[in-house]
Amino acid sequence: MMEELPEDLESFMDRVYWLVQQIPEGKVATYGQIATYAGSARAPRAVGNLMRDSFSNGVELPWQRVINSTGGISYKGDVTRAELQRELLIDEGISFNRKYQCDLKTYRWAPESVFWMDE
DNA sequence: TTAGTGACTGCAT
DNA sequence: CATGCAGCCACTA
Repeated sequence: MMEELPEDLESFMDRVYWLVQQIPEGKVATYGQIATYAGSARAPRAVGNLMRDSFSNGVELPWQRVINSTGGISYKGDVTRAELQRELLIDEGISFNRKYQCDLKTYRWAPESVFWMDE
């Protein structure tokens, strides 16, 4: 599995991308989690921006596994993408309730060892 | 170099 | 339970 964050990941963006790629199928992580693991606990919004850009730029990344802190899918206007995201996650075995939220206690990705939590 | 932007978050109403 | 909102921050033009 995962041991530690590679040192050659210079930028916050590189670390975010690497981390998201570590999320296994059927699991999810919150923007806050990724931001924290990447070294900037207060930059969940930046993570969201990166996920949006990676999606629109067609970057190979399991962006669908990054959701918000309530277990729901953020969309801010892009409803089409949000529905696609939900379908992709359902295909991975994740179930959603009537409010379109999944149970983080069940699906949240819990890396064995985390590092770079300098904040 | 600086200002604008937003797939966030937690706390207050 | 549902809004509202201020704080925060990396990226981009």
